[in-house]
Amino acid sequence: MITLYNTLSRKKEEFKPIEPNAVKFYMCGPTVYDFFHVGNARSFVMSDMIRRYLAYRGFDVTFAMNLTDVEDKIIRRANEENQSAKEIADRYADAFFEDAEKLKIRPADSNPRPTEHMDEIVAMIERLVENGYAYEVGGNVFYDVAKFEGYGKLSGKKLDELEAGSRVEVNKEKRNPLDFALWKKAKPGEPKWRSPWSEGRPGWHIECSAMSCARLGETFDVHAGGSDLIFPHHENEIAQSEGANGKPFVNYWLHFGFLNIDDEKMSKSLGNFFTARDVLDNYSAASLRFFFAQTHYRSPLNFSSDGLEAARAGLEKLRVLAEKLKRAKPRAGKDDFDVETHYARFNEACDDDFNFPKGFAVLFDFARDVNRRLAQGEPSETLVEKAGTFLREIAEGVFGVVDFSEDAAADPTLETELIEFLIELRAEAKREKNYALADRIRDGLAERGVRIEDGKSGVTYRKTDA
RNA sequence: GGCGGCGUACCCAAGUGGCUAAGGGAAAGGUCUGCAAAACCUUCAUGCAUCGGUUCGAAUCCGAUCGCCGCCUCCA
Repeated sequence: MITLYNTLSRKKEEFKPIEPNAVKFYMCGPTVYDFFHVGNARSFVMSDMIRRYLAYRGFDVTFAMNLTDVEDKIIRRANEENQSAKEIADRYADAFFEDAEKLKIRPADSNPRPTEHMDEIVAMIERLVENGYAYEVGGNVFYDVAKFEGYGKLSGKKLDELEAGSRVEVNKEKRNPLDFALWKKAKPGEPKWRSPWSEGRPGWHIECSAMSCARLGETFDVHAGGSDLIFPHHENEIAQSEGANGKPFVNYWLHFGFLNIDDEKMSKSLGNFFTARDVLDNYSAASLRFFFAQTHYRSPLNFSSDGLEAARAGLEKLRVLAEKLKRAKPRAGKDDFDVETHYARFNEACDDDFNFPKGFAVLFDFARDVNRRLAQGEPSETLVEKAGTFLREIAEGVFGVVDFSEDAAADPTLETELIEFLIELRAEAKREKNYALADRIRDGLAERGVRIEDGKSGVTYRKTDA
């Protein structure tokens, strides 16, 4: 049984998707006006791991992640750089896919964009107007929050308290300061689309309601995003979708904790951020993913080079084990290796609200178990096969921190041939007790990112990870 | 002001009523090695911010205190 913490109920619930073996999963993606930062990356990676875990547990997951390509920040950026909004959006959408691929985030089943769903967006606003949840003023359309009974149910806020606490907003068109824009009339030079009210563009919140509905249905299973989206974004999505469709919107809401720097939230507005691509220049995707997964997805996580360094070092154990298993020359036969217990412990850990830190603990216990057996001599065929499958399914398949398919030995290139040649030379030097030369070869390769290791059954090498 | 969360070893971090408080990093000793590296073995919190309380039993529940953070405004 999988349980997960549902922001809507504020407690762990048993996970029961609408269709027993299928999960419809929507993740709030980026607004494409800049490169995304490592804080964004944390959410994207964690949603990726959750999606992978659900698939590993046998669910047929349909994963949709929007790219917001119409928004004020894009327009502002376009004006700053003297480009069209479309050019900006296209450029950073491309950058998003590049970075996501580098982070080993599996491509979504769909990446809907508002510019491609204008008809659905306009239609949903029309339904909200018809149903009495929205009103038009001078070409703008606003959601009338007072009309929606459940407003505040996700964020735990009460309408009157919100009003009391809200900053004074200078917009006389709104009936209530908390009303939010569904449709914005275009100012001269702004991108615009046709609608019954004016030529303009959708407000930020409506796209997720319209597009999730288009891709996953009026009611779907999981909706995820960063904690800062709980209010107002997700609260507003509920008001829109349920106001328009008259049905429950989402059954389970998942929210990711923030990535902090010096215990403060990393954010663009605070300026204390690193872009994911900059971090990926110095650390591998695997290190970053492990760094993220070591902390529960709902907890805050402090970003630091020490932490990344520790993650990098810790991952070595798994990567080395993967190499050993790949190159093992097993003897025929069986042994008493009990991989089932490892699976059971792993599943039990992660079924509990995606407790990946605990899942990793199981993975390291597994690694110790296997390493201990490998150290005893020739491993059996069953050990190599079962352990390899486990590592491939968990470390590569669920977590994406080990690359099993990457096999340098199977694809000789000039580079690997040269490395192997140098290893031969070193072996020769060692036989002649010319250790100075042997060490020089080893050190020279190490400087270039290739580490040589003398094992019992011969010399192995591997490329050191960032 | 309203609402929510957090404080576990040198660092990161799981554990939310009951075996000896996971796991990773760092550190120390050992096996192996020409020397290393990796791997393996061993050591590393009588204690979980502080003080009270409930209980046969609490890091875990309750109360108070101290410290930190987030949302309420664009933000993953």
